[in-house]
Amino acid sequence: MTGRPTSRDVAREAGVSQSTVSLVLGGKWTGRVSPATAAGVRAAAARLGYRPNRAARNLRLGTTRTVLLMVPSLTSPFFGPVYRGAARVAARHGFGVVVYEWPDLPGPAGSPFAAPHEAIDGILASSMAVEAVGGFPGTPAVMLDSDPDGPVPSVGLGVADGMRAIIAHLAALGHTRFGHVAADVDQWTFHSRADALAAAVGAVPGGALVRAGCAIDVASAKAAAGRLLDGPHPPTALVCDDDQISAGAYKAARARGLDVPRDLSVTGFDDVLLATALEPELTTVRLPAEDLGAAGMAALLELLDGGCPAPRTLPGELIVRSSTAAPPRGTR
Amino acid sequence: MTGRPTSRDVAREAGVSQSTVSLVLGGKWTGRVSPATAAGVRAAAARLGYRPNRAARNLRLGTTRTVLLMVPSLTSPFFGPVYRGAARVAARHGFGVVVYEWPDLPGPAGSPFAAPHEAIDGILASSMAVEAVGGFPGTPAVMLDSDPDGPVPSVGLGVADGMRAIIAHLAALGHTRFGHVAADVDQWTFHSRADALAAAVGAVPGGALVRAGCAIDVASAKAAAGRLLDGPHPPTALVCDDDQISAGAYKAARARGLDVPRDLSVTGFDDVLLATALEPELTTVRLPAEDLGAAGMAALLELLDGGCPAPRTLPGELIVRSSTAAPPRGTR
DNA sequence: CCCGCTTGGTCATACGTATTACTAATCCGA
DNA sequence: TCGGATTAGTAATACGTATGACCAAGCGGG
Repeated sequence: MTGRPTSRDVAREAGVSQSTVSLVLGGKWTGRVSPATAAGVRAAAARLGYRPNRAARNLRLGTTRTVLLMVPSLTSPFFGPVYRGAARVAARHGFGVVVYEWPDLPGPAGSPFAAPHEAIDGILASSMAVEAVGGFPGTPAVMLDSDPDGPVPSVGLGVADGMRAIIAHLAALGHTRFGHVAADVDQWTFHSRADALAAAVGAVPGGALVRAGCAIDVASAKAAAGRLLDGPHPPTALVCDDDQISAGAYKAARARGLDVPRDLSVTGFDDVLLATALEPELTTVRLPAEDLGAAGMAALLELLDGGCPAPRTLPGELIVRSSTAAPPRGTR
Repeated sequence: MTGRPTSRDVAREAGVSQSTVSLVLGGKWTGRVSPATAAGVRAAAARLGYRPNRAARNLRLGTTRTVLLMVPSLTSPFFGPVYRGAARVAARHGFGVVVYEWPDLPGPAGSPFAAPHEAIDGILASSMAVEAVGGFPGTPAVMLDSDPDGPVPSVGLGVADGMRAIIAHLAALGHTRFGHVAADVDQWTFHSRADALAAAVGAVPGGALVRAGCAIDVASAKAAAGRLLDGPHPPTALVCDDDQISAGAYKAARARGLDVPRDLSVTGFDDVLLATALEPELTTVRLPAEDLGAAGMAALLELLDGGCPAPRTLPGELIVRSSTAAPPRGTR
């Protein structure tokens, strides 16, 4: 017995049959096994340090009680909490979570989704295109923060409302000239932000909007914000698609001798750690990342259970900190 | 055939036996199956959208080709890259990675390690105590950034050298009064930093060291740094255990009207995203997180292969940016 | 012409578990 | 006392794969 002990080893140790071991350890022994025998089995299992073979159990049951969480990048501070929320709910139902980072980790076969390494029961895809789940035909899936009108059930985030709240806040302070430092990422959530932003600015009397795109990193954001500030009609408020982009906007402002928020207001999105680490602390929209993961997992588990989860949207919340103020005099 | 197709379905479709399908798709058919038959099998598999059942394969082979990555918290920006490096190397060898966040996600049985959800072949434990792998007796494990003298093979980070480099840099600038804003976390890496720091300061002529502990979050770090700055002999340089802690130190300084780096030098550790998002950009020690994950995975794979991986230590690198300068006049 | 060898493929089995069908023993009411 | 019901447990089997043992042709050399 060099390898790990099996249920048969436990059976021999306890002087019963393998079936009995399985019944006892499976918890379905009520009325089939005497308490004394059950105790004996448990003791034997403990003595041998037995733990059931997952592969065998999965094969037998035809279910892995594992779901795949697909995220664009684990490095982003947004997805840690998403994972945590999802994993917590999953654990409560005896499910495990496997993370799949995409597109940074293409599968071995070239197609990124050719081979998720684990056998999975369902998919939770965060901030991804619907095609992302196309690699798993027939596997139940729930999308997070994606197009709610897509063919796959989803849990949404109130990003449009968040954008509207930002503009309302800035407009109330007196701003009319807005700059959108936009993430050049082809995800629904960013398209949605852009659309809501444009519409909201359109509703502001005398509102004007300029836009510059960038990657989601500080240097790229700094350059994009700089382009807006150096333009012919520089905005008095920079609306950023992401907290990290806001950090770039801060840098662009400082490089031009502009004080935030006295000379320039800046807003973020997400409310990740960075928002309060920056100086001044960032006015941003808090997205409930952990709740998103939890709600998505709950929906997926309901789906796996044969149910039909109701569409949900989790609202964002405008957090006003110190990076926004009235525009400087003489700019309106 | 309501469920997913099996190798037997493919066999029927191709007019061969199940064994043949397995041989062909397993890639070991050279000299056993004619090219024509192999092509037919492949075509049939493609037509049916066949993908082998992982659970069955795992059971049969007795190996899952999956390793468990244990990290304290996925929310920390340090562990995303660690995961990525590990996953990349693993994928190249046909292995998958499952993440287990600890201690935030205790297992169902109360004991955090009672039940990792997947069957695993090995463990990569990052910045954790050796006890962390005790829950998996007999499972090959490699520790990352942990005590190299422990009973488990490990890949180290040159954190002690990093601390020495920081002190050397600050001492060269003229600092003698150092404050250590220390992470109150019982991990080897932080003990190691503290020891190296104390020794290095002891070697500075006239060197003095005060210390304040905090949790790894901005608010707690701000408070701790404040305690040092308000003490009887305020340091001229704050050495922080972590970039995030440095952000707190910045805030404490600003709250007291101190300019970084004119009135106070601040250093970080890790060189995560935050380091360049802050103003001024942070002098810190870059830890090669992605390389760490990659090297750890390589060592683990070697271990799984029956080899005996040589101990390695990846050096940190001092990155001098704008948060350090000579101490203000009159302070020495 | 027969035997050994190669080629191309199939049969049977085992991995470890969960569960259904079955049996042996005990019990209780009439 | 007897027979149905209950209790306590076992035997057998299937999940889907990979692989070692086996086997049927074909073929060429002696």
